[in-house]
Amino acid sequence: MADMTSSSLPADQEPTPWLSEEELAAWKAFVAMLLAVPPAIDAQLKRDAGINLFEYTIVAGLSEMPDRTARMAVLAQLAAVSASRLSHAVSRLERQGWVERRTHAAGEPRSTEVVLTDAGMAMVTAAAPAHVREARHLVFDGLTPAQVGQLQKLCGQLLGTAAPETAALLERFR
Amino acid sequence: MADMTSSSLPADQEPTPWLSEEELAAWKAFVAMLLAVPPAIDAQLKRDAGINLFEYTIVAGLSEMPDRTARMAVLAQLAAVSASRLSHAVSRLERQGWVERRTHAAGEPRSTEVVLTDAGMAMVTAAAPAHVREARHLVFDGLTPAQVGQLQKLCGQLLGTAAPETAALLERFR
DNA sequence: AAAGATTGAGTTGTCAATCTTT
DNA sequence: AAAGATTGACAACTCAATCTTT
Repeated sequence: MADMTSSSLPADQEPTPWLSEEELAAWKAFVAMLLAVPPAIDAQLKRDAGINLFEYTIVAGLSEMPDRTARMAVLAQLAAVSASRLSHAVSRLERQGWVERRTHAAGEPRSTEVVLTDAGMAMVTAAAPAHVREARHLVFDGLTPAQVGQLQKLCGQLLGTAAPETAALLERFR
Repeated sequence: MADMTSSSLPADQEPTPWLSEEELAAWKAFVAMLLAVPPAIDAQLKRDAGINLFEYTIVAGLSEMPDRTARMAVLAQLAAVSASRLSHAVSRLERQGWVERRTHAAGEPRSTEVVLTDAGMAMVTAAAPAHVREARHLVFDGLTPAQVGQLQKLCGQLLGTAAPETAALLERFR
């Protein structure tokens, strides 16, 4: 793997700190997990509810908000995605009649608000049980309670670097 | 979130076992991490080396193989992806001159073998340092050695469900 | 017919440019 | 000009259908 263990003095700006054997093994497992798990979750949701994990996260997030409403920026932080990716996804959900955009909403003139429709609420409610079953199957059935705690802590820390605002949000509403 | 905590007796086939509070918190953090981290890794690799994480995994995997060669099926298991996704990616890498396909190879007549070219080897070698730095930044800098162990174990178990062959492969070559 | 792999069409994501409001 | 959000072009992924070899 262009040997990520030994240090053969690369002609680099920083003398790169290579990965230890433990770190390399963890990295390989982590990357494989990143490649394998999302498609598995997506496949279940797509099959059973016609949406992907990201879209589910949006509507599920909205379902927990006061008035089932949130600003685009808040949703983007909740899901830890770019504004662009969110905008495209919301357009899709809007086409299905599951959410509605409200521009120039009172109080926050510059922003766009997104509202979960009744149809959208019905969709999440219907989708939730099978989604939870998949979450159990893919993750929780194989973990001890202690490992569940480790998982949360680890993911929280990774988010602290990759998406600090999201990490803070999750921390706050826990 | 279509309340994933309480059980309001859904009219479902199985009486769905809902998530506990701890599980729900872990799930939210996990999903946010799945949405946030891959784009961060992809962005670095794309910027610095012109490939994404999946493609990097392929060429890095090949660089560790005898003769820098592996069958499509083996690569698909290593990276935990579908044959289709792999085939498309290999086509892209082939267009760049980083790998070559060898059909009807000796010994394994039915399969296709993929070989990492010298240019491909040079590309991984050049890309590795910055990639390792990103791995450190996004993951290892924030974790204790014990947490690194937890991460490996956890990912291994998730792979055991989502991609059993991959889990076995990683276990074997550890 | 089964295993190994590829293809093409449709969908989703990314990146950079743009638009609007303050 | 900065914040909030959208757009369009391009790249990557998914799913189902297909092809080839045994």
